[in-house]
Amino acid sequence: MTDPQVLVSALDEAGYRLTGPRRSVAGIVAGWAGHFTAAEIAREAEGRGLRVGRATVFRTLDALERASVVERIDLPSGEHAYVACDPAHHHHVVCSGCGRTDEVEDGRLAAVVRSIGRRTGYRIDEHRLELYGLCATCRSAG
Amino acid sequence: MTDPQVLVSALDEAGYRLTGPRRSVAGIVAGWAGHFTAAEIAREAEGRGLRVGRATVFRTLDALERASVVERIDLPSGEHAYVACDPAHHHHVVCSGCGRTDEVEDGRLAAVVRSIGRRTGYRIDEHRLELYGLCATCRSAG
DNA sequence: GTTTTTGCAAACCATTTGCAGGGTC
DNA sequence: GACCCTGCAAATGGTTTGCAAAAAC
Repeated sequence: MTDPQVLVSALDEAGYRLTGPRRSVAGIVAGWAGHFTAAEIAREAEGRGLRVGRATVFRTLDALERASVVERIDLPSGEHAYVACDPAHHHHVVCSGCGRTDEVEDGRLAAVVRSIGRRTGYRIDEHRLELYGLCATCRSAG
Repeated sequence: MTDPQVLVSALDEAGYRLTGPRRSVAGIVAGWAGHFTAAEIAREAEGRGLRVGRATVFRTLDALERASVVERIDLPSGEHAYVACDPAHHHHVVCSGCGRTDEVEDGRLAAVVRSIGRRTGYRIDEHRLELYGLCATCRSAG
C-alpha cells in the first residue's frame, strides 16, 4: 500500500538510526492493508522469520508516529490500533467489516471546529474525527 | 455537576438493581468535574470510606454507559476516560489544562459526515469527534 | 569509539473473570 | 426464594522498563 522506503526515510529524517528491526517493522507496516495493532505486527514479523522483540515493535511504532507516517487511532471497541498515513491528512474512515481505512479530508470541518471553539470559549489545539462504517466492498459482499 | 438521582434513575430504567455500590459510584460520578478514569473513581470511593471493589467500579461504569448517561472517551494520550453526559449530545471538548469537558453539538457536522460517506463509498454507522484545547479559565490563568 | 538500539525478562497497569457469600426485588 | 450483584483474588492482555550485549554512525 505504501512504499516502505517512505517510512524508512521518514525515520531517517527524524534522526532515528536505520536498523534491521526498524526496517522490518517498516516493511510490514507498509504492506499492511487497514489498521493494525502492535501485536499483529509482532506476530507477522515472527511469521516472516524476522527477529524483532515485542518491545522493539512498540518502540518502532512510536518512532514512526513521531515521524508522522503512522497514526494511532482508537477503535470503537477501545482497542488501540495504528494506520500508515500521509502526514497532511488526519482523519480516517475505518471499515468495521474488513478493517480497511481511508484517509479523509473535509474543508468544512475546519469551519465546524472553529465555530465550536468560538461558542465554547476553548482554544482548540487538536481535534480528531473518526468515522466507522462498512466500505463499498463489504457492503456488497454482506 | 449532574444530579446523582438522574444517574440512579437511568440505571433503574435500564433494568439494573439499585445497590449501595452503584449509588456510591453514581454519586461520585455526578459530582465529578471533567473526565475521570475508573481508577480515579475507585480511589475517590476509598477516600470517602465507601466500600466499592475495583471490579464493581468497572462494572458500574459499564452499566452507566449502557444506560447512556456516561460516555467513554479516548484522550490523546491513549488513556481511556469517562464523562457524564446528556444522552442526546455526543461530542465533547476536553480541556487539556484542567480536564473539564463540555458537550458540543453542531448541525453542520452531520453534513460533513454525509459528504464523506458519499465520497468514500462507505456506509457510515458511527462517528466520533473529539476536540482538545484549553478552556477559557485555563487560558486566562496560563 | 561513542551513542543509540535491541532483546529479554520482569515489572506494570488497566481491565476481566470465577466464585462463594450477600443483597435486591 | 430466585436471581442479581459484590468483593476478593487470580488471571489476563497490552505496554513499559532495566540492563547488558550488539549495531549504527
